Amino acid sequence: MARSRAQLALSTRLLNIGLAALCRGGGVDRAELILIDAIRLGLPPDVVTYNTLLAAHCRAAGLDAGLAVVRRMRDAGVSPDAVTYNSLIAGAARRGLTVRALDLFDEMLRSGVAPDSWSYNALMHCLFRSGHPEDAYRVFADMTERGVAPSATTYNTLLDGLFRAGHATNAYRMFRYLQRAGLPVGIVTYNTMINGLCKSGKVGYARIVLRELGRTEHAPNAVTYTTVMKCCFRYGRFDQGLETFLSLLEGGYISDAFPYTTVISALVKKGRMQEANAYCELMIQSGSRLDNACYNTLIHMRCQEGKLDDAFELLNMMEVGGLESDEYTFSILVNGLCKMGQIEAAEKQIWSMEMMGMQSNVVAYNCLIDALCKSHEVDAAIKVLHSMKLRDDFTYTSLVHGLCKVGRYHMASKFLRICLHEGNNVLASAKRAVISGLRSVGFKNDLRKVRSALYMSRLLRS
DNA sequence: TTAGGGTTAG
Repeated sequence: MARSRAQLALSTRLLNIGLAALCRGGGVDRAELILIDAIRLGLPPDVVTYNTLLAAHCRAAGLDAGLAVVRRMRDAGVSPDAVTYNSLIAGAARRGLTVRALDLFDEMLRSGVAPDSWSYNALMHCLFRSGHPEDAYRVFADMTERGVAPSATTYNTLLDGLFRAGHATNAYRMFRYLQRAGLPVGIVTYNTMINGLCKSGKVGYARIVLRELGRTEHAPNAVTYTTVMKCCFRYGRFDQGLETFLSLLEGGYISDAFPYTTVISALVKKGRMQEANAYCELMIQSGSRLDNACYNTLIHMRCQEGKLDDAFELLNMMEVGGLESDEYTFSILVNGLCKMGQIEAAEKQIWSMEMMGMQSNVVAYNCLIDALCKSHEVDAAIKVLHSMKLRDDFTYTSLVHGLCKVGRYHMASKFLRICLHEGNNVLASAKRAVISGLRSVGFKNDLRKVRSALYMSRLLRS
């Protein structure tokens, strides 16, 4: 008996609910098989069906997998809607593909699909995270001009973006404005504020906001506590940080690997390897999905223990599990190899990183420079420095210290001046080493030049 | 569908 249109629509709705549940549980392949069966039974998939699959594919395999779903939906005569584009833009954002996110937004406008607040939020988020705050502000302006109402997410994204762009004070003012104007301020807003204030060094303000949160109806969650914990570790309140972690653990509030990775890396930094290992076990037992950050934390721990074979075994496990090593992985391995005196192997890691087309990884290079300097191979270190696309304070601190240690004060003063000229800086101890070295050998001309460069850089910074 | 975790210098 033929089914009525209403019956078909109902069946499609049920199908969509089932597919969404499967996709949530990570069963995209199973969802695809069910869709094939449904089509065979004469059940027509609609835009929601495809959007559900698209979001899951995008999350699991990336943007191109999402675009493949768009082609399939077009072939089936189903037109993409705003949700389709929003998922694609979010998929591009997740993998840092800013230009593609912008292209998708343009395509959306060209095809006559009106962007909603989610489209704007996703695009703003992407632009802030990739370091383009000015473009993100323009997107916000465009959104208001087109009469799309900002949502709570919009404000939270703006606050986070202001912090990322280094405008902590403006973020704080905006937060107060949102409160005064009765605009949505929720737990995500509080967490964004506490995190941003901590990271920008405004711990006092972070404390004020945290206390305020305690007086609201919003319950602090695991994100709040992980943020506070990290802040404690950052500012030397180790025991308080550990206590925060233990209260999360004992209360059964941990639902993912974030608190574990935070506490493990703090313990490793302190050299408390036994406890770090114990929490690693707990993290693995908890059944939380282990992502790059987890593996990197574990690899770093093994490196610090001097167990390089175990570290590479973990790298292998990570890759077999479908994860790709990232810039952190490489820096950790290069550092581990250097610290074990295997400089040649470290150089090989850097080459393979370059071969992979990974963007210039300053930290990995810095580790190599530091190791070369510590083994008195300063000329090799200088060569590495020249091959770097980007240099920072760490680069120059290591080199300047290294040059001073071998008594090459003229060269050290030259690199110190280059560093200041580039807008970088070195640790005070490195400056002292150069000045006292130049004094000891009587290089008055260099001493004068360094002092004037230091004076100029202080002026420019203030 | 916005918030939290992972690497380097003294």
